[in-house]
Amino acid sequence: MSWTDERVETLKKMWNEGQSASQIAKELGGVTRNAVIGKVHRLGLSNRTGVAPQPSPAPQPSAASAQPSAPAAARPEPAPQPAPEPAAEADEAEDAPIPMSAARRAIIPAGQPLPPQPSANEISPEALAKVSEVEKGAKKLTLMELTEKTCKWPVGDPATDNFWFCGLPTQSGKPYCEAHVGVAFQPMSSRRDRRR
DNA sequence: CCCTGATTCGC
DNA sequence: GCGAATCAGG
Repeated sequence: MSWTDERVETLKKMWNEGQSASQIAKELGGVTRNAVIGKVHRLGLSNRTGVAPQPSPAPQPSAASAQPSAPAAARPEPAPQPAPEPAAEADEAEDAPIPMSAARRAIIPAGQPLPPQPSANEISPEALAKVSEVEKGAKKLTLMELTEKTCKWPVGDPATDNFWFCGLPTQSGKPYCEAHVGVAFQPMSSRRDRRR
């Protein structure tokens, strides 16, 4: 495969969207993430943000052999990550409205204990916010489309057709994506003093 | 171990 | 120009 105009276009688009090289490679097909990264560099868009500050004239001594053991220094300011922070502002108090809408109240088919929905009590508001945001950009996979590398967090009501799995890339061996891991594995707190 | 991007260098 | 191999983090 070669870098046709379209493919480069897709590459640029996805790269600027913040997609990872491997994802882009997967999307394009026929290339590895290395190829993507290599192309990205050749295109000069290694930095995903606007424009590269540039020109610190960094005279590179090209030593023929021998190992460069002196990292000269002067890195052009890296990574201002485009992190649109919806930032929850002055939100009053106590309710932690999980964007689950009317979902829960319906029957939850007690089929198999799928990933536990948090009872949304005292999960960190940040995590919740993150989750709701993530869900907007979720891949909305079906059950069969899940892999070991896709977030298996269920969203919506399984009893309706408005149900799907997050599907975003998991961070490691975890079943969920970063955001959902945050609410899935509650460190345990809050529930420890249940009176009985 | 999984992943990320960065660099090098033979092709 | 291309990208596999490698490097350097998380």
